[in-house]
Amino acid sequence: MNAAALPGPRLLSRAKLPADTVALARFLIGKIVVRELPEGVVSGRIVETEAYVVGDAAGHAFRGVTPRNRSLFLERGHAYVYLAYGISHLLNVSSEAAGTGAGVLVRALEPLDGVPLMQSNRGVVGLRDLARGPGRLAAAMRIDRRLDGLDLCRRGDLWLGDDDRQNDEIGQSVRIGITRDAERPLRFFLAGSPFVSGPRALNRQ
DNA sequence: AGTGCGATTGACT
DNA sequence: GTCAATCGCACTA
Repeated sequence: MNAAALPGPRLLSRAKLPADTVALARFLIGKIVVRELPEGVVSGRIVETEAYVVGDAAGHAFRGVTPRNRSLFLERGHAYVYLAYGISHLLNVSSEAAGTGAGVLVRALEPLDGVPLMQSNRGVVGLRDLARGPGRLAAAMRIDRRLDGLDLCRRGDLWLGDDDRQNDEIGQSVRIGITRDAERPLRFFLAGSPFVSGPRALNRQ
């Protein structure tokens, strides 16, 4: 009831993050995204991710470093935020070693703390749709390019947390909304979670 | 300097 | 199910 009285999530240390992009995408399921806003803290449990691996034609790092994608080349655990379709911001977690361009797209959250604040960020929306989809997630948490390059392994405006909750089964499917390398099963999701985006056919086991 | 295009969403038939 | 919105940026020249 009183969220402020409960112990918040622990900061996820960089040492715990798998260096491998696919392993990181799997690992991040069940972890927590914490957003600190002037009005309060907003957080949610990650229920859906996609890996954009080294040499991936669908990945933004495919053609090397550019002003937009440079955060993908930071050491694992940094934010890569970009604007898609001129409409939606998308949050990624950089992966691999510094200098290697790869990352994990965070596609959906199960809202935890600050639900009213998320609703005010998006316009009032039901709990299930608050952060179901990468653009909605960023809007709910008020994430934009100003957070690009941020270290998610330090407490601050945006960081990754863990509360040791045990994961249910993790499902796997092809990635959503891409045209190149579209057959690779690099999307991961918490099986059975109503907060996962994507067509039902992809969310079956 | 000009052009084309999305790792999406919400509105609409 | 289809489709337009909207803009930063990568690409070409």
